[in-house]
Amino acid sequence: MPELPEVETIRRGLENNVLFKRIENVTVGLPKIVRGDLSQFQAAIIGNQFTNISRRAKLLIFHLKKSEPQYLLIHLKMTGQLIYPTDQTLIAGGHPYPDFKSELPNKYTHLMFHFQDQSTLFFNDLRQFGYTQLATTDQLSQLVNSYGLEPGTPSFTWQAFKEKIDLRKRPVKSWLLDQQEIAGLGNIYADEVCLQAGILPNRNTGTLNDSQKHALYQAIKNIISQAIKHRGTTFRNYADHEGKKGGYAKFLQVYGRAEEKCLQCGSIIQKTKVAGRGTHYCPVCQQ
DNA sequence: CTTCTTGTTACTGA
DNA sequence: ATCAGTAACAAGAA
Repeated sequence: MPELPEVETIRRGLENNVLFKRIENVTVGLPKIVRGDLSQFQAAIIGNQFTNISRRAKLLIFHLKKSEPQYLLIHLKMTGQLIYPTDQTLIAGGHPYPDFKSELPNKYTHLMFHFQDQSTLFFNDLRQFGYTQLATTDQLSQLVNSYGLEPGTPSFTWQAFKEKIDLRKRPVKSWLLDQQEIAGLGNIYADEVCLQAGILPNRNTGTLNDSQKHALYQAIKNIISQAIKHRGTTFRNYADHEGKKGGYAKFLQVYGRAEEKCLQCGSIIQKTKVAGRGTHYCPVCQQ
């Protein structure tokens, strides 16, 4: 599922490919994937251009040349993909988009942006939870401000982290997954962060000492930067803008490894439910 | 057939 | 106010 590193990988890929191309047309195959008025959406997009792509948490922000609305937001939720084929032979050769048919468009393609140079950006979503939405400058700033600390930015300091975590008393994993606390972590990286920090996911944040809090802070920084470096994790159906899988899956230490041996101590990795999510942990390395 | 998968929001109840 | 739990969304894998 696309979490921060996967969304960032897509952002970087698209940034190098779709900016400043006139959008000749947009095809909406599944209207509910467009939030708000459909004809207003089409009117705002057709003839427009993307001038920049930014990201906040797992939300992609496409900056439009014509304003207002100035922005197009895209959230991929659990199974959304944004694919911009750059090498036709990749598709002709049946490149396996994870869990999907290799043809584009396919049955999961719900939105297409057709550019002036005949290229197309495909928005696929198996489970149809993803969405796109226009936003004005005011709406965007309101949304951006509602998110928590953004790992990988200069504002993600130990001091800011400590100030936030000190205010809360709740299970660590639940806190990590809360987008208003830390922006961008999802189920996979939350488990990985807890292992690297040596903290049990169901530990209450109120029981952690400063050293343990700092271990969490450092683990978030390490894991997010490593995962971005390896272009994200493909566990099921994540694919980047070219339809390629992420390379971080082979570095996962606990997620998806229930009943297997801990890579550090050899204990059996346990699986339970924390914050309503499947949660993996090492009973020895984590306390 | 059942259960599990998960990002986010809405809702309920403690 | 804070937070836990659950349902909802939807489709597929096991």
